Amino acid sequence: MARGRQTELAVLGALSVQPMTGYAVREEIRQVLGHFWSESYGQIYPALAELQRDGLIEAQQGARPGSSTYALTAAGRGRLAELLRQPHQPAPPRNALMLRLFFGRTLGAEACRALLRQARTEAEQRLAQFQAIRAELATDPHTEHHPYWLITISAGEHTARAAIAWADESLTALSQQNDAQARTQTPHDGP
Amino acid sequence: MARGRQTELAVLGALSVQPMTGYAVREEIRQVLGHFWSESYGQIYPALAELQRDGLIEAQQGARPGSSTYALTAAGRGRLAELLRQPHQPAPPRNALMLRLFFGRTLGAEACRALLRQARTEAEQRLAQFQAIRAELATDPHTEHHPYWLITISAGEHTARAAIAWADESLTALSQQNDAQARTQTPHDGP
DNA sequence: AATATCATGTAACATGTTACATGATTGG
DNA sequence: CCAATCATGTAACATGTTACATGATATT
Repeated sequence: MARGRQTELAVLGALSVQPMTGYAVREEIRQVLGHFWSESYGQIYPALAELQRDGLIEAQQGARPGSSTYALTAAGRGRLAELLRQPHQPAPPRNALMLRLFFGRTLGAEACRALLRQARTEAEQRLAQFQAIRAELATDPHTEHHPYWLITISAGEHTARAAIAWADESLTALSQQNDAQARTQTPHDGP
Repeated sequence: MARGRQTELAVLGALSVQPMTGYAVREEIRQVLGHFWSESYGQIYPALAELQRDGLIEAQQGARPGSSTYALTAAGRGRLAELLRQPHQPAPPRNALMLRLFFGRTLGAEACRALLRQARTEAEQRLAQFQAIRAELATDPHTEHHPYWLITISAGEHTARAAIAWADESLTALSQQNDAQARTQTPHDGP
């Protein structure tokens, strides 16, 4: 329970792709799972120590003195499968952007439009990143994983495209809102 | 800094809609912001105490003895505007579903399909909920907020529709994957 | 030689949930 | 009167990040 089953799952999962050092586990999670998962050193190293104590991973001779490469044991593979099968509860939502837009009346229409433009830009960058990852996959040797990795990449692409469409739609809606207010407040040239 | 600016923002924001008790703040956040924000009592009550100490909210006569209704002070309105303007860093991603699908090779194709079907059902339920909230908004008296609340509702709808499309697409992809494997492994009836 | 990267680990801090204790009021 | 809901608050626990300390190896 300590160190949370989620961290345990992420670390065992990383090691299931190939044996690696703690440092590499962190890099793997940051670069490969980075769009939908994260772990810090403060979680990873204690988790590795505990997993080793429990016989779920074993330290092999590291490439350098003072470093260890960890590999799953048979028990570790079993534990990974068990954790994967357990029901997952989605983390409580914490979307700082939505919180700001929800109180947009206090924030002001112009600031909201700026947030939406920024969100649109970030979504476009995410979309481009996912398409780059998709292209990179062609050169990756772990082909057994590809059908599943493509599913997560596709999720990122769908979400990013939805964010772009939503931002465009909302920017239009806010502009009309603003136009309507402007007409009401300063009726310089009514018909 | 203690109690985090995010909790402070959510509580001040809730009170900006109308004065209410701590209990009601929690209910407001759970029911109205529930799809993109959450706070627990353990956060809300200490935050209220601190906000009152700092003169950002004031306790009014509660509807019952022993209860207080909190309202924003002028300073509180200013602080809310200030917090809303501050840049938001997105919380580190923690998507348990994606983590499981990423290691789908270990989990197995059938279990992945079950996860995708479940995700699809949940996305459909979310979509229906957002549409219900949209309908309810017609009877809500705080019309000044509606343009902004509609933006967050729209975000939920776009995201839910994207999740449904992604799940359908991925279920198809996994079925084909499975068919291909089945043909390779048990070529009973080739042409 | 200096800088960047690889590598390990921890202590201090920050954040957040759950379960419990307590009691008033409302509605059936 | 009894159950549900309203209402406040906290202590124990769980989770998670950051900054630091330390040093090897690789790259320029």
